[in-house]
Amino acid sequence: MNQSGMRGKSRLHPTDPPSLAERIRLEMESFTPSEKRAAHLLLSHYPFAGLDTVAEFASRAGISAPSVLRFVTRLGFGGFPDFQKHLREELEAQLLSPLAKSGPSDKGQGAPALASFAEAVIGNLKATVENIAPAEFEAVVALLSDPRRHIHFTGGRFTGALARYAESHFRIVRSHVDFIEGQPALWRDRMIEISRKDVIVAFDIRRYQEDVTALCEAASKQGATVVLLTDPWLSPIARVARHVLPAHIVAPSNWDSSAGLLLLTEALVAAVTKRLWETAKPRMEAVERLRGERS
Amino acid sequence: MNQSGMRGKSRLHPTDPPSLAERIRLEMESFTPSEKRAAHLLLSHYPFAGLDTVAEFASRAGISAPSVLRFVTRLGFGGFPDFQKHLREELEAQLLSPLAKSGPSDKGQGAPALASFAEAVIGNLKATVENIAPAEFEAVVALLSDPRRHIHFTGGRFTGALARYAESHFRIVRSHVDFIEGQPALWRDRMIEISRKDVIVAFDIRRYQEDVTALCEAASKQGATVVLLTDPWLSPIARVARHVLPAHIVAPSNWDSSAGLLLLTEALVAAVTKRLWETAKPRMEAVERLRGERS
DNA sequence: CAGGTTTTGAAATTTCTGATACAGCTTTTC
DNA sequence: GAAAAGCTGTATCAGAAATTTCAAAACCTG
Repeated sequence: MNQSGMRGKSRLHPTDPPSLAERIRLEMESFTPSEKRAAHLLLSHYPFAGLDTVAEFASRAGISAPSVLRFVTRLGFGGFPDFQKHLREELEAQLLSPLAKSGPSDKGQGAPALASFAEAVIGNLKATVENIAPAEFEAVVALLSDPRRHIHFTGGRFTGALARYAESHFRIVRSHVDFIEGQPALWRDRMIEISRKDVIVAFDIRRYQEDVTALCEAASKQGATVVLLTDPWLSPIARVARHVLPAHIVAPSNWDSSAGLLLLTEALVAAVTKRLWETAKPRMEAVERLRGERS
Repeated sequence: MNQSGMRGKSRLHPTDPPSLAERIRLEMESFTPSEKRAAHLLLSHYPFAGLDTVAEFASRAGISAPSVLRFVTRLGFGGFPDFQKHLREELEAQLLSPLAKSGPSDKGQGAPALASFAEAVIGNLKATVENIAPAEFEAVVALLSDPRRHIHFTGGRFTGALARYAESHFRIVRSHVDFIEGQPALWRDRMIEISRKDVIVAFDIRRYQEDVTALCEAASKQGATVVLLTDPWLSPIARVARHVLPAHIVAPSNWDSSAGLLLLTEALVAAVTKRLWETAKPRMEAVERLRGERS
């Protein structure tokens, strides 16, 4: 009857994913008539039917509330809330399983892998563009085009490279541009120079990095304006950020894709370069000249 | 910014499918501090965090129950159950459609700069994928998946950031991975360690940088295998490269776009991670663990 | 077809959740 | 720097939800 051992939430072994639906299907035979009605309702709208109230569920299944309770008890749950919690967790685990799979199932052929990956990335880019508030983008462009402001770029473990990419471009387009390492030890003393005139452009996506957040919070406290490029779930930096540009990052990979962030970065570079063209042009030419001389 | 008219549940215009998450993101600015905490919790575990009880939600967000209630009221819901019902319906609708992406929100207007730039970038990605020989891609994946080889990433002024991006991922997936600065002074002495077992992955596009070329030529002379990610006009490094992956880079900007290179990089990371999964997984988990301990 | 067993639902009960009033605190404004 | 406005948490309450009780109904079984 009751296998009292599986109470609570703590069943997240990756080796233990027999969906509840599957179990119900197997045990279907042994159910009483009204239990079968409950089971069928649940399976036909799995798992959402189970997320309603007992009364609602009972009514939709055409049975009484106690029958529903007996049904979930029979499945081994301590009660209806316990049952719902299980459904939610199962749904969540299934919906956003970043790793947990990728077994040696299908051997990847090169071209399809690349093509499908590209397709996903392109989807991300489209979604990213559609979800950016034009005013927000424009505001950031204006901010970064203000020659009186100092611009600092920073980022996390992976996104730091994007910050560097941005910095290496903006450094040529305009002055007062630099890159700040994420580690607190490396910026603690530079923080005294950060003031109301400064702009921090932070890159931070999933597995948000605490040191980057700390940097932005410190800078914000000093009155600096924070611009954040992040994922749709928003880094905690968003709390102190004046402008937020979210990019979609989910790709068929064990890693997130930063292509959307790069797109935004390059679009910002292009827009700011255009806006500051009068001053940017001679700077770019100067850089070009210096390159030539060096070699 | 009053949305006084949208009380209650009846906002289901078919032309109006902006996920609640989207709306929260837009209104984030106008939230009070504790509302922001609620918003962040919800977005970071969207939408599951909202399916719990008020008390649970409040506790997880670090705020009080009434603040949570005020939050959902502010979003225009009649109460917490109403709010949950909306989340469930949204989730169900989203889950039932295979991939509810590319929302036909509003196209055309918006930031024309951003949109047209994105269009160009997307075009680049498609062209890039089409012009990559599958065998070439596969060969590179195989090369980078060979645990006996040492992998060195390098790049130029701008593309160096991409090389770093690649390095920071591969470093986790496998061992014997590093980054080499482009300046000759910085690699001259390291060159003695480069041998037949080594792989150099170089990023180099237009305005090809001589020091990177020099590095690759030196490495090649020592017997190392050179992989090149470049533009369609091929960096001079191509002469010594064993494998070449060209990406389209032209964008409506004064600068070239590196999105194609990033796409290839991420696709390589994904493919190699998959191929080395047995050894990569424990490495990724170890990194994850270390991150957790640090904080 | 009676006796016993199982299944079921109405109603009573209990538990817990969502909602509200109010007071303390913080921030803003003049 | 004081007053006002806004935010937030504690305490409390009302009500709904889950659960239990219990007797009627259905179903076997011999």
